[in-house]
Amino acid sequence: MLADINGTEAAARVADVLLLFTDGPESLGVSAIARQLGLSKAVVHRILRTLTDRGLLITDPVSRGYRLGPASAALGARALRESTLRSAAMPVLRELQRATGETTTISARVPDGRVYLDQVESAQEIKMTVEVGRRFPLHAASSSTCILAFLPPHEQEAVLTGELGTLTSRTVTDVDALRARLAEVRAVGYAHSIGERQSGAASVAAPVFGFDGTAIGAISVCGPADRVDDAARERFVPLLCEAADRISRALGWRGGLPTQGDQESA
Amino acid sequence: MLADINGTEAAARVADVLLLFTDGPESLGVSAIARQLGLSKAVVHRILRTLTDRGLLITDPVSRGYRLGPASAALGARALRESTLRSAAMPVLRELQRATGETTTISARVPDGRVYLDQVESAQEIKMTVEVGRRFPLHAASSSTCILAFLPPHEQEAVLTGELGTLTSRTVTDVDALRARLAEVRAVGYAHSIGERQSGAASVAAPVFGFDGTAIGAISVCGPADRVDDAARERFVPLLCEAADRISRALGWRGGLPTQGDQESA
DNA sequence: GGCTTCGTTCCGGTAACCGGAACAATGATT
DNA sequence: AATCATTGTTCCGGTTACCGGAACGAAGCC
Repeated sequence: MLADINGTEAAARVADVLLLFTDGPESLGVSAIARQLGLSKAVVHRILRTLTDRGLLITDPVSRGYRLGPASAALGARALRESTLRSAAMPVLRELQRATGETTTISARVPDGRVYLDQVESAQEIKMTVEVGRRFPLHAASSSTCILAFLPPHEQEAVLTGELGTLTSRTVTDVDALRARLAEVRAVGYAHSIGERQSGAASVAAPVFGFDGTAIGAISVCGPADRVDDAARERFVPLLCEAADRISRALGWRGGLPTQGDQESA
Repeated sequence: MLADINGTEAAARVADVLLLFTDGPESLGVSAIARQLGLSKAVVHRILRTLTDRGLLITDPVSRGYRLGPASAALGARALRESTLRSAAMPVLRELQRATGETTTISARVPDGRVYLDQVESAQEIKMTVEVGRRFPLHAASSSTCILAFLPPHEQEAVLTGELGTLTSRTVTDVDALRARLAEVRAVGYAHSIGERQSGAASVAAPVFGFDGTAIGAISVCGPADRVDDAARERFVPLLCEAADRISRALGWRGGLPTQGDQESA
């Protein structure tokens, strides 16, 4: 009935089942998945069987549930290796880590959120690390707001009118406050946050643009809140913005305006 | 007709399309995929659209095809982080690399082959590196034969009676020769090869067993053939076998026989 | 030991999907 | 430059493969 709107429903279900494993716990059971996706247990069961057969999932004997399998790892290893965003960012992030002394991260926009693609960990004994590969919403934390601020208007609205869940006590859940904040991020070109996603953590982030000028991700410098204070952030911002700019340009971004006159028409 | 034998065909198609990206080139088009999987272009097109919508694939403007997307990277990052095989192997591989001076690798068995999950690169200037995340057949190279040799009989037969493609001029494609070789691998507990998968490369590998005693992967020490010669291999083998053994035990393997009396019944 | 919840299987009705064909657009070939 | 081949995409009707409610045995919880 609401069929071919974008591909096929059957395929969408399969994708959704798989992607559930990037959000939640390591191990999921048939019933839990069926509940979350609003599907019958029978359907979910069949899909899980197929994915297990192909090695994308494995059955976990101890938790009696399903987990990501070797084929998923293979797929992702390949995707990570070929990710132009990650490859362009990593050398820059290493420099940025050395210059700031704090952990640096690269996030990519995905449908309904963003994920950390990788990080360069601080060498200090007390440091912050992030969960690579887990999906986070776009309305909280610096990397997220950075991406959100530079999204095309309709995508931005979709997020703003959606549910603004609370991650910590400092998460901004008021739509108007969030709008004001996004305007500010757009004005200054970077975002900062303290303990919005994770208590005790602070970070500054700047957006990374694809060749067509859309925000495809963000890089951040992050660490314990008592070390990453106002003074530290002030020091980080120029380094951060320059780094983000270099990555964007490495991805073909020309600076600000939508690409045109790109083709060799002369 | 040949329906629910193992899950659903629709889901299988989706998985197959995705997995095609772990074997072949970075970018694939609708027609190429349809040809390889024996599907109509329309079907493939719909699946690709859905997967793109979910971020698992992205359309590549330059190659005018589809590539793995950020959601795949996220999925894989998570899978890699949670891979008990990889986590158990990496510290041991680092030691093994230091002890041997050559690149060490960890492979996992997947349906229809194996993939490199990760590697610890040699510090030497001339070194060998492998393609992490790409699927390779089970009948050639040391890591592959290692896994194959310790597979349950019926799975082994499935591979032996399947197509034994040629990767290099030194690939063993004769079934009887291969059988003899597998017997030898089982006898000594490790495998070695010279230039079977990649010309100029040599390696020794040992199997890793899961908690139930089945071969779930293999580790290897590999390098340029002129450096990894008979003498070097002789030096590597004991280190290699001990390392593999430690990894297997970390995964719950008790040694040789199928687990029984595992439960705390006393 | 009763109760719930789990994963799994069965089966028929149906609607969602498949595939052939047609389309426009791109790039190769002569 | 014109043709040809191949690509990605869309359309639409027939039918097949799938969906889902229900029932099953098993496992854990109280």
